[in-house]
Amino acid sequence: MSSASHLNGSRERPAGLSKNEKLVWDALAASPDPLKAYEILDQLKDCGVRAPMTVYRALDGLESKGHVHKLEGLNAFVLCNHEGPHMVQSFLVCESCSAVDELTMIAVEADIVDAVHAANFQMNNARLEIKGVCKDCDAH
Amino acid sequence: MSSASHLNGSRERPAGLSKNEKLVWDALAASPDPLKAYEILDQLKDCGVRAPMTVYRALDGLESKGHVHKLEGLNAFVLCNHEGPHMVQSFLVCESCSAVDELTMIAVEADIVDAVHAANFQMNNARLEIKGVCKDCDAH
DNA sequence: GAGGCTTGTGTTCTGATATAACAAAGATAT
DNA sequence: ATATCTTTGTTATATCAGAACACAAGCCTC
Repeated sequence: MSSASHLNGSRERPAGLSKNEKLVWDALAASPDPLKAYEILDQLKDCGVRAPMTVYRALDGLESKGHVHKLEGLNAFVLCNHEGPHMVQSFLVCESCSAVDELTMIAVEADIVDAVHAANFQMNNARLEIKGVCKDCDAH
Repeated sequence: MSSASHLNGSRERPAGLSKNEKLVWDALAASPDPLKAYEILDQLKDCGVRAPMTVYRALDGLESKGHVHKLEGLNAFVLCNHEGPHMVQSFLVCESCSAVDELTMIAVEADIVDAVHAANFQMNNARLEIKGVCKDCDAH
């Protein structure tokens, strides 16, 4: 019914990415935590990326292809962690160590979709950002 | 099981607010839609509010007292619409008319709390931002 | 292959959002 | 009255995001 796994477990880079999208994807894949746009920019200074625009453009492309999610509450970005498209993206954000897990909650998603539908709302997408303390930090 | 109602139905201003918190609360109460910090600032120019800091401080105070929520996906703020404290704040954001409803989904909240707990995560709070088309806009 | 189209890229500049740091005024308690 | 706490005022700066324009490479069509 629910499962959590660390983002970024070394994964295959998807096909069909442009040069800059590959660079940004690799930067995100190499980080255990979500990265901010300007953090990505810093990391890619070596690769010749100089301007924020370059990073934001690549992030836009990756987001539109479903490979990346933005955590609005952190102004940060993470690789997408699941297979097919979901209506609800759910994230566990640890306020202690900053780690972020993407959580899959099939049953809850269905309930949300139902409740939203009952309110006569045509849902396009949803994002659930959960803040708290992860199990590692909770055990001190 | 679920209910939606327009935010901002003319409501009583809570007690215990500072002067600037009252000003910001009134501005939010007067708006059908969420307001950005700088929009609030513009509205309060007449009242002698000149600096962003003033607005952000008041918003912080109101948030910490539970009277206001921030919609991170919009960088905007709305009055809190429900009674007691909830673990999950849910918002219906219309991408067509920008209206925002705060939705109460007791059953779904309980499921979320359970699923998060099952992942050994100590949850402090959660925010569900649902984007789509509201019933008014859906009917063209 | 000349011209037109699209896509990706590079660069500069500007806009939008948010906070740090310090000063001063007002309230409250002892 | 004076020490302390909260709130407010002000300036300056940090952070996040996108507009606008130019250029180059690939790919059509004719």
